[in-house]
Amino acid sequence: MDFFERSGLVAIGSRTRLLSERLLRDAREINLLYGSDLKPKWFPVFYLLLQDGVGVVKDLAASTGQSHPAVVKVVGELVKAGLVERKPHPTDGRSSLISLTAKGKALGERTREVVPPVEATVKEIMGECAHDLWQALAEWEKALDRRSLLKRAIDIRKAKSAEKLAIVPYNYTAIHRQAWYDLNEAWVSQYFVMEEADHKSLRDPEGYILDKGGHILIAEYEGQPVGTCGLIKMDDPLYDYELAKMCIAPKVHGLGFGYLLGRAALVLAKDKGAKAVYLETNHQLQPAIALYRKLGFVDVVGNPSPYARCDVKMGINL
Amino acid sequence: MDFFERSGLVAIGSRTRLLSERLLRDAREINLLYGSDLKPKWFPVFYLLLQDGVGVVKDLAASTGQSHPAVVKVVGELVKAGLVERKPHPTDGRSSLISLTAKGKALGERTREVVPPVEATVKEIMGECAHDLWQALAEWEKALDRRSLLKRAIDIRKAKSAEKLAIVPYNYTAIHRQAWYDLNEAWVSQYFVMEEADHKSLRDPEGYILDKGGHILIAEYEGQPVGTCGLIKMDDPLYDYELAKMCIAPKVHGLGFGYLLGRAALVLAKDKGAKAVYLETNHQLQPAIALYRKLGFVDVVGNPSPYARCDVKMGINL
DNA sequence: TATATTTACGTAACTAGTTACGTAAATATA
DNA sequence: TATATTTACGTAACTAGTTACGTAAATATA
Repeated sequence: MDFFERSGLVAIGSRTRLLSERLLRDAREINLLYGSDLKPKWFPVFYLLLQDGVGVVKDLAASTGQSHPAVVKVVGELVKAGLVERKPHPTDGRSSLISLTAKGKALGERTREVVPPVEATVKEIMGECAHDLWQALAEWEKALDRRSLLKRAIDIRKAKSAEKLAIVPYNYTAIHRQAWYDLNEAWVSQYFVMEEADHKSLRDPEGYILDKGGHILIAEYEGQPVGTCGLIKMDDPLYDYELAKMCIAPKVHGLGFGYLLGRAALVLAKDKGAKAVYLETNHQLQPAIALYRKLGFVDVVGNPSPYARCDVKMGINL
Repeated sequence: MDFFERSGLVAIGSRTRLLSERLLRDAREINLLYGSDLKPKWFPVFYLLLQDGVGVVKDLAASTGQSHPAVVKVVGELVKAGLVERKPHPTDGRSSLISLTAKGKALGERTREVVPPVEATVKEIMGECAHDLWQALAEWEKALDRRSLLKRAIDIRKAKSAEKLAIVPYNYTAIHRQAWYDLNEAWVSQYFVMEEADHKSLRDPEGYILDKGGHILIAEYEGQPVGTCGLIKMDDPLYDYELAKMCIAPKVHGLGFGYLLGRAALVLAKDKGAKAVYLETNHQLQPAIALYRKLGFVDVVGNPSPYARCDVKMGINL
């Protein structure tokens, strides 16, 4: 069993599983030792019924932390063993009231006698250990309740990736010009048909955005352009810039770059003295709309758009 | 998930299992997040092969702590996925040499990249916990290696039962006379046919043992006689007493009472000035012979026995 | 109040492990 | 050296859980 020492913490799931196999295997033998043929997997449901008298599947599942089909199976086995019975629920036709039979209660009394010596056995082992497994398990459960392992892994991946992200102003090189066209063309084509206005602005970012007092930011990941965001100067009493052509390459989706890029654009707009920023999008692009909301944009009534696809208008006061 | 708080330590196996389910479920998602379709259950075997280059089923099972069929299954799946190949073992026709294919090594490189961020995720959680789950798991493994949960439970049960055991001298009451007959008669009948000598001594313990300078001990459990042991005075230059009629009721077998009763008899013999004790038994009674050895008896060449069934003779110097 | 949505739970199919058992090769022993 | 025992590993059957999905009852909503 040298694997765990060699692999380190990444194998904590496997190590936990392995110990549980070992414990549950012996648990069965210990029950038999005390003349109880209660299976360890029955214990949680059985014990709750013994204490509370009656229960329904949903509550038993919630209390034991198991899925409801797991409880359904256990209850079925307990019924078959004559230890438990189902009665109609008085007010809810979907549920049954589950309770111990006389035979179940008798086994319950014997089970109560088994508990103290088994507890003593566990305590003996805990006495030989400097680290408290029971407390550690409880703490991990709470930590995972707060934020799951997956959610934490995603956030750590985002943070690590963000370290390799640089958001830089458009630098008038062929690389940035090409990136501006390619990234936006790929994005628009994925959801819509390229319109004439798209082609024009994508081929000439200088003429359409920068020379008219606008700005462009390029997101670079490990030196490669992976995202674009334009701020088009608006001639409007309410808004200074329109946020446009914001896109992130699919291969770096899910790393939070869209938020970082959008935030950088708003910071830039504020630096340039802007009081409010406007944008237009389409109701079908829910992830994009969610991102805009996260950035602080709210729905507004806007001008008629030159793009047929724009039916959602949003604004933000800086 | 209030069950564990309510049940206490007896449910440590279930609690460990539940956490492992939770961890392994997310582990799969995290691998996919990093573009690795390695299943968590593949990880131990895969990682060992990545590190060591080559392995055989037996060693992989020993290193991971799993059963060999579990490893056989994983290797089969890895072969099917094109990540691993089997080659004939050069010296042992029963084994195959298992190693990564080119595809497996490529995935191995990606796996090496996944390890640090996953480790960082686990460390983040550990940072929120006062008790170290990883160390606790390692300590439990070692504690169970020293003595399994079952072995410990058995010993604790023995110790608890011994508290309710009293070993007392034969008190000439009808209860002890009846117990002497019933317990020995049941024991002899289980293995042999009652001989004439049995009937005589069992009906008259006073005449056959006590009045001739011998002694009888009765083991009482919760006030009920459950075991007997006789010390018959011998007229022999080598031995002072013969240990005989030692039996324990089947319902209290496995509690270590035989050892306690035998030890008490030897202490009594020594108190009475004995230098050596002799006994006769049958080679088929292996558990009894093991007990006598544990008490310190060794095989000796003895006298021809009046009992046909006695073909093993043992002695002990006090 | 009719209709849509949610909830409770049962079943099927799957997953990741186990124990039990068989077979052939390797090793120990008479 | 022939025979018995042990070892390595493959397969079958089982265990304790899961997710996915369907149905009927309960609840919310137009």
